[in-house]
Amino acid sequence: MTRNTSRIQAELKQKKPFRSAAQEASLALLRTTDVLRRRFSDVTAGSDLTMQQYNVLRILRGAGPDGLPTLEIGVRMIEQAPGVTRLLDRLEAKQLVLRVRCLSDRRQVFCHITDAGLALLAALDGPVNEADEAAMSSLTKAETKTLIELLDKIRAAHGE
Amino acid sequence: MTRNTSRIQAELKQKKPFRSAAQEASLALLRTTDVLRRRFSDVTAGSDLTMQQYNVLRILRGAGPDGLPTLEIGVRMIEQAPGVTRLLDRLEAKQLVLRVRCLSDRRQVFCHITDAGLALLAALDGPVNEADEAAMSSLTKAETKTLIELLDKIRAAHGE
DNA sequence: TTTATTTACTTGACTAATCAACTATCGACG
DNA sequence: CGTCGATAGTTGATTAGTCAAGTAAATAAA
Repeated sequence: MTRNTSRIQAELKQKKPFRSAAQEASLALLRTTDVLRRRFSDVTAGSDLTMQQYNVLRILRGAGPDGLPTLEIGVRMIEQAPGVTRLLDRLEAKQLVLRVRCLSDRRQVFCHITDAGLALLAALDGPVNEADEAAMSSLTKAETKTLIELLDKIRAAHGE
Repeated sequence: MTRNTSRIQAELKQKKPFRSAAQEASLALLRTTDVLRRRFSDVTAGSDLTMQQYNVLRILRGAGPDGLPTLEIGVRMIEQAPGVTRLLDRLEAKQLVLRVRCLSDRRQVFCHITDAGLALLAALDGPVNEADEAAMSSLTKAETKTLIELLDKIRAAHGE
């Protein structure tokens, strides 16, 4: 009834079976995401952006003209990055974002996306959408929904 | 019938709903793996190893006393890393691996895990196992199986 | 038997991530 | 008001990852 050799086992050329389904699932998760990460990176790299830089620009576009304080960007990122400041340094150097110190609370620095940043994002919207669709193209709509639910359940158990 | 606000949307404080289920699934995958990666990293960091370094040691332990040529390690890694050489440099500096040039084909360098490496892995086996189990603790056995199948399906569509 | 071609790494230059320590500002309390 | 603690962000030092070019050995071709 149970499979004797798993797909990921073959991929990684492992001789021994997994100790547990949990282990296999963990590895499958890391491995699958790595594959997709490379696909997504290829798309953003076409515009000389890392995935993280692209993510920051998306967040700032979503935030609208008011912008967001530096650390608030950090908590909204898909993949948490401790070096938000330096990420923004690079985006500012490319003139894709603008930073303004907040007057009412001079500790905060509000970050805004520039028109050049918006233009860059606009050019990437199509390809990124296609990459998202391509990533899940082998799953039915119901399967995609199931996947989302399972992943939500995992994150819920890990605090947020 | 459909949810109006998704879990991940709330996590990332997004106002707009996702364009598609595929987009939501892609983000959930990246986000969930990021959460788990940090958990796993904490475990290996306790022994001053990055996840990748730990992965290399695991591969070499699995390969047995014959060891493996450098680039073969690369293809077996969960997360592909172009800098296998440098990764091995660091592990060799820590005396956790040993490299020997192959006599029959002098281009190849065979890598072996040392006794110190094996001891380090042995100490990590328990905690790593626990982390794997903890990662999937919120899923039933059937759900874990389903997750593995869905992820396998995704990778299959992307050429392994 | 030279001469490509391919394979298996290695190296150098550069970019990015990480951690800890530091500065500046705000809010609350005595 | 002064200062204590918390918050917001930056900076420096170190480590790690990435990409392109280079070397050396094996294999195939002329």
